[in-house]
Amino acid sequence: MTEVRRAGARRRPRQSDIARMAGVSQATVSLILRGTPAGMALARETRQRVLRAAEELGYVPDPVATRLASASNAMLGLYTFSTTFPTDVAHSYYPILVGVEEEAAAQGQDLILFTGSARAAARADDPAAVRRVRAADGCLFFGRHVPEEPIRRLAEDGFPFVYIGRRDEPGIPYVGADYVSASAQVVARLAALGHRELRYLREHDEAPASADREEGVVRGARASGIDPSRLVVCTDGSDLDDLLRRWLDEGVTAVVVEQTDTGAALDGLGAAVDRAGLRCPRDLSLALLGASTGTRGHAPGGGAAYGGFDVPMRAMGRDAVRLLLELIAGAHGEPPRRLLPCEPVEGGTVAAPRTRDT
Amino acid sequence: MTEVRRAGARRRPRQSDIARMAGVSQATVSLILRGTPAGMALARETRQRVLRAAEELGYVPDPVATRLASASNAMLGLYTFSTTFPTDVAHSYYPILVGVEEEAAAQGQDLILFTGSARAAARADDPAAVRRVRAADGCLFFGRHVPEEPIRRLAEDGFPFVYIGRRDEPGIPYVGADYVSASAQVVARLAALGHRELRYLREHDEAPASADREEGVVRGARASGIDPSRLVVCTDGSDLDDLLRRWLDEGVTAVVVEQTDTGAALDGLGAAVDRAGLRCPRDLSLALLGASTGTRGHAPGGGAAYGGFDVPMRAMGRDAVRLLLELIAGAHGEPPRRLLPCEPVEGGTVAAPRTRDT
DNA sequence: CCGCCGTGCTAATGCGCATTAGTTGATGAC
DNA sequence: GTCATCAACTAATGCGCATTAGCACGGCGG
Repeated sequence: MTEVRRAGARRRPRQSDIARMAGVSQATVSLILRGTPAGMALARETRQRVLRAAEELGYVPDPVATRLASASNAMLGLYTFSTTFPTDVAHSYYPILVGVEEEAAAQGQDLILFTGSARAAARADDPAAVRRVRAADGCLFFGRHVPEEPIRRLAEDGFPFVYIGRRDEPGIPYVGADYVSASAQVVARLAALGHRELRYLREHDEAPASADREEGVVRGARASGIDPSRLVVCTDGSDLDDLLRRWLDEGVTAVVVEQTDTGAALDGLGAAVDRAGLRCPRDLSLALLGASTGTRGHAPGGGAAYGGFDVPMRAMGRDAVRLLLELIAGAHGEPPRRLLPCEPVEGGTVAAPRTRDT
Repeated sequence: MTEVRRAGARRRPRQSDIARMAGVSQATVSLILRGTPAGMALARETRQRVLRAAEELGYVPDPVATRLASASNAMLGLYTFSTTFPTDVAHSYYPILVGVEEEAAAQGQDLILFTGSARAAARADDPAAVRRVRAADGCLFFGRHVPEEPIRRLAEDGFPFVYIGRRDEPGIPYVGADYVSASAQVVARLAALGHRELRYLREHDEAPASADREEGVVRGARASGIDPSRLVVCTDGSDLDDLLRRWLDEGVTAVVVEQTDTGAALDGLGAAVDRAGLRCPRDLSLALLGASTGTRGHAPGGGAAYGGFDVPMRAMGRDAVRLLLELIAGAHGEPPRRLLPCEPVEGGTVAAPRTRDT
């Protein structure tokens, strides 16, 4: 077919168009527009001709071509393992996105959300698809679980990325939260209030975030002279009624729950508490390890806000962007790793235990 | 010792590597991997050699190069006029992002958030920067105000885009909400409850979204036999105390407020109502034109949820993505435009007016 | 024995830009 | 008058892939 463009539809201008218009070569245009030393050294008159032509044509560089020609394109990637922003998870991760977006925007960077790729990869069980992130200058990762192989390869190739959340694997740059200290502190507070028999409810699921909380809880218990032997309990979120009843029989006065992206443990326990007709903190103190500010967070049997600590997700997002930009800029040396402190939260679900006898 | 850095740091494989390994040309590799008719027609044995080599090398196509060569890379852009996701606005636009993200992910598309560009453009007052969106296959726009020029140019160039929100300019594809009908309905409901003297408080700021609400309110008033002459009032969010007092003197029993991204009118009025010690709906009915489900929405003097209607932001986001994909696929003809209905919301701030004498 | 038509593949080119190795003409040093 | 120097540019190449024109070869009809 004889391809005829619509009458007024000028093709988008390229450097060669500018070059022709200004009577120079495409290379010259590139040099001048990029403002390289070489470009600045050119004759003032030439530069102005080129700049004027560019202006007149409404030239804007093609970010894709720019990137291919191995420069940066001012785009950062955000890739998540586990479906990213689906409704039910939305609230728990949203602050990260906000932080990332905020800092990225402040730094003039655009953001590529690799959610389409991520979902496709998850469906097809194709871990290699992660490599699509190369479209960006660098990438942020998050999610409880990571397919190690493809990430390691990215690292080997020298592709800049930062993980949001602590990682065990050596050599991976990350920005995490100090769950260990924060969790220990929560337990210490409970102990100080007089709780001697308590439990930590976590999900079965293995992830550094869970492991850290557990370590912190155990450490906090030990420090307060509490026997950690029956402390840690795993759940998949079901059958919590029995568990709860048993705990009460054992004299448990406080339960510490981990907050995850699914919120299975928390939701399950909350429902069980409701069904048992208990009220917090009257009948039971409840502390949450990791609720994020302003999201969810209203406890069963009353609706008070959970006590525990907040994860500085937003700050993590911001820091991660900064680190990533440093990496992209070529800051070498040790892979940067950072742990942010978590803010303790005084919540209405935590109080001194009732005296055993009315 | 002078070790060799990263001995295993193979360069990321390209098609030419596969080609060498399989003893064919790069072109052949491309044909086969893309699964084109031509590729499928090749000798079965050759195909398998190539596929095996690709597998073995862990090949993944470079999206940037793909895009440069073929003008399609499964990425949609999202560009906003007015700072996008800044904290205070975050909640009011978040549902759009969710909807867009949701549908994009479902369609296997990645998302480029042009927030860095947008902010830079706003700061430098450089409307041409919008063109950066060309990095994507197509783009979604939203925001109350639009710089017309650059958008028109994109349209002229045949770049596919969809606006989220109704637009007056002809030829611009959009997905909007039917504010006119919804607003009229809100007024009709108030009238049916017995309100005869009411006001519509809008922001001074001109935008189709505001104009539509106003039109609906006026239309609704007329239909209910209410004189619209003193109905519409503009505000910049300040000095509302006087205004409120005057209204009460005039016998106003209900106020309708528009919801915008800044929320200036609503916040101002809410504060004034609080300061006047009024309670809704006891002393005054308050309807909100356009609160989004689950965000903000707790009225002054009591904390009931606002009555009014909801903007189906999420659905708009989803629809916009679908439309955009159709455009990209080359569906021609009339520029697609769609108006979604808004869901009426029964809120605690709307009730029948108190009898004048008690 | 020639032309013709597949089959199976490759060479060549372009996408839009960045970058490097020059080329050219003018100037100054000796 | 010769050569090094420098200013001001340009030619050429590559980034990794998609795409098209076309080549080599073999079989088949006439």
